[in-house]
Amino acid sequence: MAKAPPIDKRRQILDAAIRVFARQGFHSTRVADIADEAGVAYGLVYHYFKSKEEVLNELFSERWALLLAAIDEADGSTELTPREKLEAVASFIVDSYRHDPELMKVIIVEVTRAANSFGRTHLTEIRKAYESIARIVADGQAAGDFRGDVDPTFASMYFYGAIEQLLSGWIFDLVPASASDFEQAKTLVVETICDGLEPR
Amino acid sequence: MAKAPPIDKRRQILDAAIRVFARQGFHSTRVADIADEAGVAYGLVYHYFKSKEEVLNELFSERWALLLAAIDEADGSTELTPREKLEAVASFIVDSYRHDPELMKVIIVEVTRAANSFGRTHLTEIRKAYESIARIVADGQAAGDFRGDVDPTFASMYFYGAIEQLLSGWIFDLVPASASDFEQAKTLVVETICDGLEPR
DNA sequence: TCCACTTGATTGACTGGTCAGTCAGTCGTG
DNA sequence: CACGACTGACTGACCAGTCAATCAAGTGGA
Repeated sequence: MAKAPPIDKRRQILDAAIRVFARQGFHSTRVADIADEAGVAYGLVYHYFKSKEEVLNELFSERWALLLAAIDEADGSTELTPREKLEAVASFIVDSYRHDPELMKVIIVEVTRAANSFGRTHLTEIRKAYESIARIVADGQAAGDFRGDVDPTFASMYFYGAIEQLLSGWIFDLVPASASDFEQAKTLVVETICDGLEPR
Repeated sequence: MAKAPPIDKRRQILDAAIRVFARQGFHSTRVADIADEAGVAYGLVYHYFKSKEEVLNELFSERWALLLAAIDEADGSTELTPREKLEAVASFIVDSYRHDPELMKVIIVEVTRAANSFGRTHLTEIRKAYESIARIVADGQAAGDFRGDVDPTFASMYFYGAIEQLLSGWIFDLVPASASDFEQAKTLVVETICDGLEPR
């Protein structure tokens, strides 16, 4: 049996898929495009994946698991204030984009915001994120750090939606996206959510 | 020449398209599905529309124009406070969903949040909405009603994103959607945005 | 009144192109 | 010689869009 092959073709295919999906969108990329981009034969894609869709699913699940872990870690911390927990979540998401904008673009555009097609498949995983964020808010309310008259589920949709929209703005060049914009966004999102738009 | 035909088949096709797109998503509806749902021959769709895509474009543009008008009307008012202007916009969007959830679902899922495919085509129109909202915020800042250290563009993405996410929650049954939820959401969104999550 | 003709609405069978997925086979290595 | 990695030509299904034909309603000439 081979030891690890010198280059992991499976990984190579996944990475190529990120680039191609980001460039053309899932629906208008042919499996041949992925294979070409990966420098690999058409058939090999089907050696490693059951279908084109499975490639996307894999990309999503890999990354979303990290997000869920990050949220739960923040939530579980005993040292962070609720506000700091939200900051940690916002930071993680923004850093994810910063680190691999193409992957985040694919995840947001093709899965998270495509709840009609692939989102359907992943609704449970997506919902988990909302629920964990809601838990952070609920804890904050119980501790008196957050006002109690806002439904935590509502707040969590609201929080996640705002961040995702911000990423969308970067993705589609609606809004400038420099290193400092990223850093600013992290604090600004949480600040706006906690303090509101009106002066205190 | 005929006066108005007793039933407007073009409208009938558009309405059928709303239902079918909402049910199956744009990509997996066949033109035949639209024709069947409308009770009309396949070819007639092409008599009234250049392509399947044009049907969707028409649906989007019709409704988005109303949204833009509503935002601009709120913005132009001299009697409303900035906060009330945002309330008017939030109300309009929520009421749109309330009035025709299927259409709003199509618009959000297939256009607004699909900036990779059809969103591209409508990016200019979409951007206009963000800009008008940003203007409301900027005015509010100039008048001292809103804090000045939040970029209006940022605030507008944030505001619109939060609302859209809320609609998405309704659309995909992530969150209960009763009449009272709608009414509550209108004020809650604006309240949260202006006052923040933390107690004042 | 009747018919010939025009014009747009309407029909649905058909075609041409596109791909996802298959598979029979080659290659490299233990 | 076994077995997984790898190749890429091929096929079967699917479907957007076309088009030739039919229908229905007006128009005007005799």
